[in-house]
Amino acid sequence: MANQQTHLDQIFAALADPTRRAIVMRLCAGEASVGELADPFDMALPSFMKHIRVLQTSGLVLSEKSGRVRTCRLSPDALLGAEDWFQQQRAIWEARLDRFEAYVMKLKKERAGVKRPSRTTKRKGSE
Amino acid sequence: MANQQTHLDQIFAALADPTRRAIVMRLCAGEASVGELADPFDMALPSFMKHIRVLQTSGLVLSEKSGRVRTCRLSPDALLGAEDWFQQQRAIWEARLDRFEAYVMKLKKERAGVKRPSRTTKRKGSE
DNA sequence: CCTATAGTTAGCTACATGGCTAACCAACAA
DNA sequence: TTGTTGGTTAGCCATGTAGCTAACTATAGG
Repeated sequence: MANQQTHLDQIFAALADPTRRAIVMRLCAGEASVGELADPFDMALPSFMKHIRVLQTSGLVLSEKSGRVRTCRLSPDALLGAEDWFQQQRAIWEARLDRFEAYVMKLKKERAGVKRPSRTTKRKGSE
Repeated sequence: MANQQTHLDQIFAALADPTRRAIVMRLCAGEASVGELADPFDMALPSFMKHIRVLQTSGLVLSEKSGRVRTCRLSPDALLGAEDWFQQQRAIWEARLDRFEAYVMKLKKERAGVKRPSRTTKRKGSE
């Protein structure tokens, strides 16, 4: 058993590889066997299987074997989990932006009250 | 220089490390100097700087030096870019789910209509 | 049974990554 | 000027990762 990685660590690490992202994208369109998945890639099967393994341990992909065929499918929950992280960060970020904008507004008003109003802010087109 | 990595590769790779995610989270709350950022981590500065570097080359973080202080801030665009990827995948996934649901619905209806002598096409040998 | 197919295991190499120390440079501060 | 602070460069080491080949297992088909 390996390292004590957060689930999120594993998911992002899994998605950091273009091959694995391609696999995920492919699986978004529906489940597929290992062979089918491997086909478009110019890579030896064992190498490819490692990627599948990484995706599995990250929780992004599930698979089960019936007969000699292993069928893989996406675990939507894992994807959503990662997406959540972004949305949380964005929420924090945007809250701060709001506060910042409010602050700039306040400055603007104050400055307008003092002397001649110079070109105060160079904002990149919010509002 | 090294490898030809997609921007997305770099972003996900950057976010795969808990230290770097923490930095990003911290920067969501506002810009900070390298020293301030490094403070909560029990890590030598050079090691820490490597993380900053990774974040910078991924485009997630921008920084500029004034005097002897380097101030870092988040580049919201990069974060959004990665978030987009998830949303695209989710869109594809959900479209598929919809089609699947439609298919199930159709099956259901057909099955309900069995008493009527309709010529239902057989699908994949279930029934 | 015999062969082909679909994965799997084992083991190797090359390179990337994450951490360290030591030494260095460039502002400030006294 | 001299010392201190904030960051940077250089170089080392241990571990992890991505790829390969070769050889093996197990099912499907004839």
